[in-house]
Amino acid sequence: MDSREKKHESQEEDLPSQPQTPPSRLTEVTPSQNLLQVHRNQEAEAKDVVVTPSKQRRCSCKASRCLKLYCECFVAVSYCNNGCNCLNCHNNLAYETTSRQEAIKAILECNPDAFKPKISSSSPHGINDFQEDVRQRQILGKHNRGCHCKRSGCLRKYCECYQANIRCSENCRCRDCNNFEGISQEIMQQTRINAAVNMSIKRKRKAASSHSVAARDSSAVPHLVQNNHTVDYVVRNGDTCLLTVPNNQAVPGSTTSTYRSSLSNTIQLGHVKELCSLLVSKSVQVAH
DNA sequence: GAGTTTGAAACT
DNA sequence: CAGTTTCAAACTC
Ligand SMILES: [Zn+2]
Ligand SMILES: [Zn+2]
Ligand SMILES: [Zn+2]
Ligand SMILES: [Zn+2]
Ligand SMILES: [Zn+2]
Ligand SMILES: [Zn+2]
Repeated sequence: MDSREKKHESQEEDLPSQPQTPPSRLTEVTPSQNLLQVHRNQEAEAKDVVVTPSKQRRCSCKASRCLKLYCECFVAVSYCNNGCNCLNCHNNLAYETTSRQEAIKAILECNPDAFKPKISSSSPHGINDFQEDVRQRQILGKHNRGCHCKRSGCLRKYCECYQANIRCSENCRCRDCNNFEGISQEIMQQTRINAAVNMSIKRKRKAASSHSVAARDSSAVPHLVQNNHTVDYVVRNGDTCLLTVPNNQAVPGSTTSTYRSSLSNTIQLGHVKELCSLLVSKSVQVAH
């Protein structure tokens, strides 16, 4: 049991306010002298010292050293930051020359597109009024590599398409996909569908485990809407909604805490009926 | 917070 | 390419 690397939470080494802070873009830092084999991140603050100025990533890697594509920060080509909870992180300036660059190089060798964004916004050709209008509705774009979901129905954040708030495309090879075009993706609808999916999954799992091996493969996830048909599942009054909502959509009344707060958002039967009819009418329109 | 589920990434 | 393992996030309780 070598005391090789543990996390030193107690020791907090405040960055001694680097005297050199080039106001320019990337900060070129001299080979850091502090060879402290830190395992907690205390690199760049929220200041402008990060590699990629985009939004702050938050990883919690434990075994990858934040040097594989598992790491959200690394895959975004940005250093880990104070918000990360990673362990034994090498995705920072201190390891830039020692291991980070090599890792990047190796990965690029296998897949030159590894660090390219996986979501391409849908405006390849000159977008004009039409497409632009559609685009304003957000939600369009393609997952370049597609998802391969099997049990999530592509309606949970396990699915990268759903997570990115886009519909599945032909690049995807998902099974029992419910993240298809034809339904307006307003929050309420997605929310409602999610509730149904969640409960459906729950029930099927319970039944499957409690009984036997049967009822496993075929359909843990129901097909929710068939073009101009009604919905074939039931949301009872009082059923709880788990409110999984794709990114960049605001959830009214949901806080970032735990989903316990979301649990209070119960679906009311009246609303459901309303939404169902709305849903059907819209799907008919689109089916045209 | 601990434990489970999920699918991308990595590996064979 | 397919099957398996590893991994970290999403999710559940
Ligand atoms: Zn990481
Ligand atoms: Zn990180
Ligand atoms: Zn890290
Ligand atoms: Zn999917
Ligand atoms: Zn997909
Ligand atoms: Zn799908």
